[in-house]
Amino acid sequence: MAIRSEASDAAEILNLENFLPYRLYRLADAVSREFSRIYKDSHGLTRPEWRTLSGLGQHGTMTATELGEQSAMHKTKVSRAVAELERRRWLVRTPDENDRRVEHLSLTKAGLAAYREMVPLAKAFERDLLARLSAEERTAITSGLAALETSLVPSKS
Amino acid sequence: MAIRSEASDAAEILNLENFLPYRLYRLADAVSREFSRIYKDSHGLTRPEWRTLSGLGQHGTMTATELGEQSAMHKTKVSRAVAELERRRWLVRTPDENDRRVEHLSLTKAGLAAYREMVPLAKAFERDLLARLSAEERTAITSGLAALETSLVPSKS
DNA sequence: CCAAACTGGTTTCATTTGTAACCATCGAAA
DNA sequence: TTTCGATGGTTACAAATGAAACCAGTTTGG
Repeated sequence: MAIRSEASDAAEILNLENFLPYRLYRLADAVSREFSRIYKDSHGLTRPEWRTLSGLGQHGTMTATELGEQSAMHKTKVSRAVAELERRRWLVRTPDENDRRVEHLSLTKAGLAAYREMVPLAKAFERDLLARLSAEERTAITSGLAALETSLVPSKS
Repeated sequence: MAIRSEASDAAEILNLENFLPYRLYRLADAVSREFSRIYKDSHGLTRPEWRTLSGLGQHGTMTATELGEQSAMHKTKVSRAVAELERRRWLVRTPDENDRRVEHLSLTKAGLAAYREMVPLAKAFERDLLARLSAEERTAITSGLAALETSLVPSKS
């Protein structure tokens, strides 16, 4: 048609609501915000702190570098999260015997207790999230995410 | 087995790499980081600024509140993004006739030009992203995301 | 008409983040 | 061995963010 405002000239328009990066981000943001209540409201943890706790709870002992790789955090985030958890006495550092730059991190009893307390809540959260979907939708999101992950998350490729 | 470290006692462990909120966030983060090159490296825009530009490019004229709803941004983000785009002379505000609290925002020629320049790049980015997947994987991610969205993004329900 | 509650939008302040520079240590090569 | 480049980790600084207070202006109910 001849009469059409500049700003809505078809082919040149990007539909933000359908744009994959935007959809992904908005969804992750919403889910993450909801989920953060589990570690933030109850213990005042930040996301990096939660991930650090979670990584150590899962693996027992890790270095800061390993933590960064496992939980996709920049080393400064790891450094700060570790410092805070240490301040809370939720983790301890033990220097490496051979390489004095490296520290092995592990949870204290208190840290482990907090971890153990949150894990069931986290699992319940995920379960409830998925429970709103049909079986097909669940496999769709799972395999769809996996496909995108292998296609672009460095460590997954 | 009897011999197992406290930290790896099966049922109590959360596997972060498979945890949906984490996977979503990491993926969104990776995609978003990649995509940001399009608006950041070329024009030094922030994400809120890009979204504002995108919203106005798509809809022609909007109020700050509408922008916030459409692009899932807190009103402070919108406010700051609008201020910056105005400073660049990429958008103008026109006061509402009836309600003097409201301003209608629209892109200037310069803003529209920038938008038009970036849209094809954005579309190409998305296309390339999806091109790495098989047809089934594409429908999987698309419908999986849609299912999750309707199940929890407020405006979508 | 007027006060109270509400809404659009901005600002302030504290916290979080990213980048880059940095310190110490390590490993390899000269 | 000494030097130089990588590596583990921390710190300093600037920019981005979120929460809450705020300032119009507007509506609602008495």
